[in-house]
Amino acid sequence: MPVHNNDVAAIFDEMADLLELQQANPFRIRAYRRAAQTVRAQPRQLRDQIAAGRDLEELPGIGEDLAGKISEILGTGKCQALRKLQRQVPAGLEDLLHLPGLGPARVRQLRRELRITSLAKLRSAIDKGKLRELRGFGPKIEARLAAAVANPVTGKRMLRSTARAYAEELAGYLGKAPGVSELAVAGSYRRGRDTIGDIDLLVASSKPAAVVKAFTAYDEVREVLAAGGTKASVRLASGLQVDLRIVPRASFGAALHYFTGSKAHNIHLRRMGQRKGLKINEYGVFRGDERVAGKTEESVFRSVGLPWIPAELREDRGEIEAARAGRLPRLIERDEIRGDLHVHTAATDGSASVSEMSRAAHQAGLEYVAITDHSRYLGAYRGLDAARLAKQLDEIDACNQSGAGTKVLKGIEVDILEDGSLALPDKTLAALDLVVGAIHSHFGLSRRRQTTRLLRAIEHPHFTLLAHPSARLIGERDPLALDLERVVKACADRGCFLELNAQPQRLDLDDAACLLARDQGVLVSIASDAHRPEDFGLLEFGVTQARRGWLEAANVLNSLPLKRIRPLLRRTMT
DNA sequence: GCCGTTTTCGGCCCGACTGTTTTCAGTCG
Repeated sequence: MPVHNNDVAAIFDEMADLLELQQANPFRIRAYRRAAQTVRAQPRQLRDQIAAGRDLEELPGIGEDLAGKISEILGTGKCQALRKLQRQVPAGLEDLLHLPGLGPARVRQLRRELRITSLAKLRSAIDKGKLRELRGFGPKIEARLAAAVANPVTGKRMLRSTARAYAEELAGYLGKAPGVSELAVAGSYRRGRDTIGDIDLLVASSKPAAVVKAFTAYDEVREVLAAGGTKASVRLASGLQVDLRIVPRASFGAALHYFTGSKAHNIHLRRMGQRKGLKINEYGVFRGDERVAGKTEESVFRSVGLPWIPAELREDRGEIEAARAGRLPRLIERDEIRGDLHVHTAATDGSASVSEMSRAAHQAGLEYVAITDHSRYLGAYRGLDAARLAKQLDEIDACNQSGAGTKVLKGIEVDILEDGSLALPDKTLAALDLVVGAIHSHFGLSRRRQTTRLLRAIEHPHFTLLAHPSARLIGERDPLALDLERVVKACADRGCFLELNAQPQRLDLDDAACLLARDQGVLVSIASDAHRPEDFGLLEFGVTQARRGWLEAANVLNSLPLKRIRPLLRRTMT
């Protein structure tokens, strides 16, 4: 069983937890957390990077010691240092650390004074009323822990698209609160992450207390978690947590930067500031007592000698170094998308006709659109066989001749069967402008077999483009076990393309995979996978994901005009 | 444990809120 980056990161996170319980040097603990973050954010598997001659010590936050531990973990799947820590700390203590309101200090106190080393023992101590005897523990903490123990963690993440509706409504409401001059949704939402843990709202107002009052009085608030003079947290009826922060107008840029994060990016920037004798916090950039920047985000970046960095890049994945070197990408924007290469109609599981989708694409500002209904293999979708496909091609010809709407290309979303063959005959596929291949079955194959399956599909002479490559459904289905690097390499060798499916639950390729495609020179098709006319609006989510993957227009297949894309799609290679 | 335009030691991001206590430690982001 190969060791993945996530496994390495999980080990470092656990070591950080255990070190915390041991009251180890806080900076050492932070080093493990930071390393976990770095490893998790790697676009390529570390074992492949090592095989390619990469020195792990080049990674931020990885030095001699941690590089050694990574090698050990990749080689053996285990880490001696972790085992040693596990022997020193009772199993179960870690679970306590993850309860709300319990940090290392209180967990240590529970163990020392009540010999509590597990959730079960904590529950029993609460039942016996022992907790309130402890110094520092009162009825509120007791109640909170009782609730958490009875009702284990609900820390479910929400799709960004879902969170958007809540965020926009709340922002509209708060915009009318007293003294509000500026308002923004910050946090991972602004960075465009595909899932959101909570929403961070930032407001500039001259009357902060009134804004907090309006916020906690919002209709959908189920529970007020905290409310002070300049910040508050609530849980909405939907379960979504929203954190609000209010700052003076002159601090809005600094606060927006601060609350957009990511944490790793912020720390990196603050350290740069420190070296220049500057203190950067949410109120501004300070030299001694003098505020030298902070009204806008640009001014904050400028104070450390950097250009403004787009929020989607702020993950400390090299964006600060790129900015310093003047090599930030000019990220793809929605209005640079010229077409859409993955669209369905009512012939299979869509809701509209070819001409209706063509008109909707026109409305969405697209120059061309490819109709790519399902192939016959999927009974559930009433997939097309050769005869029904031929009929659809006539419909497309008629639509194009009518001159209304957007130019329509002839395509298919053909199933890649278990053995890597395609679900329609070569002769049928040869008549099309493009062949989009996709996996809709046998998700559980081993990494080796799944990779072989895809490599074989890509070898097919008519194969153009691989749709939603990992087949993940966020929160429902894990990504395929897959050697994505080999798949990307095969696409590069064969002149094929990869899709970034913009459906909010897919967003597949993910950001790290976009980087991989870019580095191998494989163009990415940002596709709506529209099933209804209004679905072209989803392209925006795909563009955001692509921006997180550092993609420029030059890396995006469907930023090309029709004239230039046509010859790229038509594959005559054998 | 990492790191260096204060470079091999001595730093390491920083502020708000809570609960409890009575001046602040702990937690959180």
